[in-house]
Amino acid sequence: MLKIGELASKADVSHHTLRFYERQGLITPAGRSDSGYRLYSDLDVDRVGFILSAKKVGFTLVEIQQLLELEITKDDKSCGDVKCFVDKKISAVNQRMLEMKRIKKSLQALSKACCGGSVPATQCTILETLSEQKN
Amino acid sequence: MLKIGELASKADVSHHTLRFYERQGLITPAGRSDSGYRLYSDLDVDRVGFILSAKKVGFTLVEIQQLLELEITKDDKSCGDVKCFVDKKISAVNQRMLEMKRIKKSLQALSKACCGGSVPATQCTILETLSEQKN
DNA sequence: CTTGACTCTAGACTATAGTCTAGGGTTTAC
DNA sequence: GTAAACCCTAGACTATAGTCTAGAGTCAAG
Repeated sequence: MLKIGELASKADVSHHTLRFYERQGLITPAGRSDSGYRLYSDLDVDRVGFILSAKKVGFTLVEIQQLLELEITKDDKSCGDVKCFVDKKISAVNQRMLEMKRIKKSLQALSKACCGGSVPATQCTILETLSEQKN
Repeated sequence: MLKIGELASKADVSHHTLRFYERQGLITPAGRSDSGYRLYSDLDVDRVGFILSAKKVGFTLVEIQQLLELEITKDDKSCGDVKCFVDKKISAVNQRMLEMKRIKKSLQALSKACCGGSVPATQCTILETLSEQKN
């Protein structure tokens, strides 16, 4: 069992952030010590890692909480709801990946145009490389 | 030339946001009418579109401003700086794409585990599907 | 020639995601 | 047995990215 400072350094966040995530319902310590210290399991390290990954790709804390809360209960009723929610998230992720590819392409074109050689750069800005790509 | 409301509806943002982006140095109207109305060119529609795309994939407004400001000036001195900055952004994008792939995989596994059939779902949460993937 | 839709500036307000401090208790190492 | 390092709660503060309002001018249609 880890104390908050140990989890913080393992997961590379501040203890402030961990307590903040707890208030937001994203993590709950597995237990408390006699003196009231939060105690976390190793699983919580993964959980925090997931939160950070999901944040980096643009999910809000509320969405991340919903993802983490997802659990397939045994009755079929909830199953449809969960699948629906997850599938929406998958298409959101697909959408974001497409935009990322476009931006990456533009950046690569910009990088190449910049120092590709001694040819005078006719495409000078990211917007110009973006509009080039349409043709 | 478009007035702010026209650009707003074309680009699907509020006129508040456009003026806010202007204060942040992200867009500048091509000109002003006699009465002081902002006038935008068609290029500004693309510019706003770029801002929104870049935001969606996790760039901050400050970073987006830097991307938009990038311009390969004719002297070679600036060229190295630009390339360096752009290449850093490319690797940031690559990093984000990797995390997105991981998350997408987990979501897909979750979706499949959920309603894949009549098999009782043993993998129930996104965290469990994530840790499954490590093996 | 006025009414309604639009625009202007300046500044207050909001949501999200932290970050920090005060004032106190606990643990560990010397 | 006492510092140093850690933890607790509660609440104030910050940065980012808008969003809205007030009070005033502009424009187009009837």
